Amino acid sequence: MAEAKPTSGRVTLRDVADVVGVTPAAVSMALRGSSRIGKETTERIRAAARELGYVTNSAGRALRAQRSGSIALVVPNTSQHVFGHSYFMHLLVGVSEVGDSRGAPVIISTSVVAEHGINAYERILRSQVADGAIVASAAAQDRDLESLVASGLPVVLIGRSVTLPDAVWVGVDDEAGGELAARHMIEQHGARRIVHVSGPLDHQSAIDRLEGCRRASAAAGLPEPRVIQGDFSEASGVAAGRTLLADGLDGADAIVAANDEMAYGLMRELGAAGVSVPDDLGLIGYDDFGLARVTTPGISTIRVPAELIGRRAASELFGLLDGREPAHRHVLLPVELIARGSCGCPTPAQHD
Amino acid sequence: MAEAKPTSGRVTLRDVADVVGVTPAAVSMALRGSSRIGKETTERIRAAARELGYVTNSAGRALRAQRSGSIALVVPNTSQHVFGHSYFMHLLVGVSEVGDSRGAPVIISTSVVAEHGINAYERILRSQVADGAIVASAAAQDRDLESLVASGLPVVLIGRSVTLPDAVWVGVDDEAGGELAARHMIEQHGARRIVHVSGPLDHQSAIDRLEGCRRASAAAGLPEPRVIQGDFSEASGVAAGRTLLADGLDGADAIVAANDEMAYGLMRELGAAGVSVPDDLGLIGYDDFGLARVTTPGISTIRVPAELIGRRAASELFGLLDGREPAHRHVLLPVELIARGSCGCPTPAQHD
DNA sequence: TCTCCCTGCTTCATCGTTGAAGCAATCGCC
DNA sequence: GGCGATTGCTTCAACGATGAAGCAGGGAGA
Repeated sequence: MAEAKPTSGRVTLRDVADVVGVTPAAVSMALRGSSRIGKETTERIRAAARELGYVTNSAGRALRAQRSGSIALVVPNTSQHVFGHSYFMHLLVGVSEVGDSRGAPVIISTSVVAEHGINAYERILRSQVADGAIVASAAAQDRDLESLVASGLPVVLIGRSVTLPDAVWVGVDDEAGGELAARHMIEQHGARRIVHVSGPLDHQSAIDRLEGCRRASAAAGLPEPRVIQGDFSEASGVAAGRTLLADGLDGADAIVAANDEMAYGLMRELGAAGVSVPDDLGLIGYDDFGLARVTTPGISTIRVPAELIGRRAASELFGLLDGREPAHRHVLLPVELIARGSCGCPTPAQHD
Repeated sequence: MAEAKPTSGRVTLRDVADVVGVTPAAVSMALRGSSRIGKETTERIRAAARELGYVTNSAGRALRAQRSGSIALVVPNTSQHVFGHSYFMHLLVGVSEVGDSRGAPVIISTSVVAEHGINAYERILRSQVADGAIVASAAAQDRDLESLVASGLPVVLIGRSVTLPDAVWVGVDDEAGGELAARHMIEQHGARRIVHVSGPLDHQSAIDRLEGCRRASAAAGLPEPRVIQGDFSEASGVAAGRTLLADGLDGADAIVAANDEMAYGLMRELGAAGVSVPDDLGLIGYDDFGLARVTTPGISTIRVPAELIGRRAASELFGLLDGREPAHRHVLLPVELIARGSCGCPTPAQHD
């Protein structure tokens, strides 16, 4: 059949209306299935709309409805080295899955440039480009974020926030994760002297993972773990390895790294110096976004369900947009230990 | 100073106008820097706008201007196993970098659901959610894509398209890449019997990489390489390895895999069977999106500049949107060989 | 002194969509 | 057969922004 689709030139309600011989309002109502439009007319309108390739103009609808129907995923690019690509990717997959299911376009914003005294977070919401935002901010303290949350606009934060108790956030139980990691090294592998290579300590995840690690040590009656601060990058893992080698291991028998990238850097650096993981030193990482599975040995790690976080955050956001006050403003998802070779556990089957 | 920012409730031109005592039109003109508005009035308007936290409503502007100012990055989710996460991620980074620099929000669309006879690609453009789209479609033949390109809407394709000669696309020279990979194995490592583990052969990249591999073999006077078809997934690499082991290597001395994930699957499967890479068999992959660097041995590979592709595609798209006909509708970016351990080359320094 | 032009704003119209209210014609009911 | 209710559409207005055109008042030039 001849689909007389106009190859260019927008098709509006008016065009469809003219073809059918009714008014734009009638077309609008018919397409939304109003009972006030006759059955036969509705059919003719639907047919004409299909024929012409009519698609609702989002600007017109947004203007009228006072909502765009989109949501934004905001990742300040200042934190690109902190939020690894894979984390963001998993998050995005989760968010866009929920967005798609609701027919809501997902807008990615990495720009953080403030303009006329308004930061990028607020700009995107106030301009109504998006109705709500999911913000993955790295810093535990972020002035812009504070003002955004204070403004009352619909925002869901990724990651636990101590400084913004009123904010809705979805995170992972990093204290439990840190504790789980350290306890595994202590209980399963008899570690007595733990070194913790932390993330940047102005980052809540880094703080919590360290805290968990401390708690496990204390619970086992061990001394405070030695802490070497990194920044979540592989390079900082390498640097930590170098520091460790320079200072001497001093009886250390296990390393708990605050993420896998640093663990990987450590492993390479130690390996190059002839210190074998796990034979000479057990190692456990954190995240399991892909890297940990493919190294040799595989890096034992605490799995962060990033895609689930994304899905959950998006759900919470839609809840806010629908006017439902969330039952719990704070969601802490559980983590899971994935044992691979680096801690000393036997290498598991391949499909891990 | 008291920033009397209204915490909720939209601020419109009218609100600013009322404060200053002028009309909305005057405010609009002043903010855009029109010379028709007095200097002193302009100042007062700007001050008031800042004070009130005014941000242009994107729906209003889009409706008036007949353009949303956004661009879309479309990735059919049917192809998620084909387009690995990392590829998409690099693409996105490149696209959003250019988008940000132009102040254009980037919309991610993974939904491909057709509705009322209109596919998701066209829907997003015709609805004016985005002014143009960058489409990363997997299949060499995609009916929806054909109709989209035929519609003349501003679209840039990722990857060479043979079937759509009129489309604007940005890709990588995969034939050259495939040839480069095979030639390296032949010339540097004396390979005489090459096995090519291809991608899905309804995918242009897969076709081209295979073709390049064939060309190098022919040029060296070698017989046609044996081809085992995979689907770009690690699992299909494992399967290919299994096939190879079951059939017997039959004198094969090098494997050219069409991507790194399959190469990794192969390497693991062969390794588990006691066949060492590179000692028993040289291996080279393709992509270098992250995986190849961290395995042991590292996978030698053909680097695809995905971020650059994203940047370039976005630039081309903005060119189309600005009405500039592109100087060259087809962009083929060069690839680069990255030698690591898997082909038999000495392991390079760590920072590769 | 009259006209023309500039300056600096206002008024107007429009982009596309959609709820509300309006208004004929038809129907059901007593 | 008359009256209210229902059906099926129309007209109207508004969402917010912004070019175009309009229109006062003042200054310059002839």
